[in-house]
Amino acid sequence: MENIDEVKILFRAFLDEKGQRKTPERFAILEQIYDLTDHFDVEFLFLKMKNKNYRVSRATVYNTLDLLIECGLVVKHQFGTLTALYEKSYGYKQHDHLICRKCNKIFEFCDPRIQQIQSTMGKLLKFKVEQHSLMLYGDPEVDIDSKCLRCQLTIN
Amino acid sequence: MENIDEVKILFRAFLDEKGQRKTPERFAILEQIYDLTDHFDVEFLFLKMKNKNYRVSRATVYNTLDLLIECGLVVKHQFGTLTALYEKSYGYKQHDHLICRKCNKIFEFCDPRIQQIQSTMGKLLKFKVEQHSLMLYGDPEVDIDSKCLRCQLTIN
DNA sequence: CTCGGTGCAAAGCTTTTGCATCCGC
DNA sequence: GCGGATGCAAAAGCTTTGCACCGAG
Repeated sequence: MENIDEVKILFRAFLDEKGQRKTPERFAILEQIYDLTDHFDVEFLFLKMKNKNYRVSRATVYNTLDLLIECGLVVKHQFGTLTALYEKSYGYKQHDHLICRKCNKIFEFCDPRIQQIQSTMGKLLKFKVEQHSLMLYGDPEVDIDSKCLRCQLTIN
Repeated sequence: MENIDEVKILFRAFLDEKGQRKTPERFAILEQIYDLTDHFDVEFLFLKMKNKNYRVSRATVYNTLDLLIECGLVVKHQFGTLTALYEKSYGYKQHDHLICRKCNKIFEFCDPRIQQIQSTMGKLLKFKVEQHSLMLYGDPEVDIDSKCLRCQLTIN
């Protein structure tokens, strides 16, 4: 992660502004999140840090994630499963997700029309819309042997 | 609910086709869901039925909801909270949701551009997209006394 | 030194599962 | 009557909370 320092500076500024302490745990969590490239859940992050011999608790992970979400460095997703997934968001252009109903893989995409919908509906309903979440769910196209073109799994 | 009979016929046909039993509990749950006009969670539905002296268990509610979702009579939402919310979907045009970040009220809207995004991205990523979920999150416009124009709550 | 933040474990909530009983077919 | 569906309660899984201790300011 080349811009990890930039991200830490932003987090530091946010904590300052909120009168929150700048603890080593918070920066360690931020660092480990920005080391990941994919979506992750709390348990995954917690274990990743345990394995690296960080001394952190789940409680602190949850607490820090809330802070990171509040300052926009992380986004939280509920992809229809029980467990929430998180994702770093600095330096990443806003994107949405397509979820495969066969293998649950997640694909990312962008479409500028979402911004238009957002602004149209904001005006109509009298809201300042500042965030959105669009998920598409679908079945993959398959080849003649019923194998998914993307993950090679054979579909029923 | 004027079209409850229609809905029951659809459910019956679906159960037939799947070789599933047509138990009174399943139809009672369907009936109670279609009696509701708003989003609801499992506990709310379960208690509503308990209060009306139906003899149902949470397990059956969950099981039946899965069936109703599968046949398209109910949709499930995860609005970023722990608890899933459900909603009847027959005779309702497909719509999406705007969630107020101040009071958590949910507003519904439609925008045909979502269908276009769905079909564009389906083609691009080689998926048959058959479902989507779009949520907009925002703050309400307020009057000069900082009172929300919609729910009259005073916003910090 | 103070008091907010942390680790740990227990509690809380939603959802799932196991099992004996029931009843649709 | 058979086997799937149900009710109940216990278990499982994710998240939050309580409390004593620690360490940032």
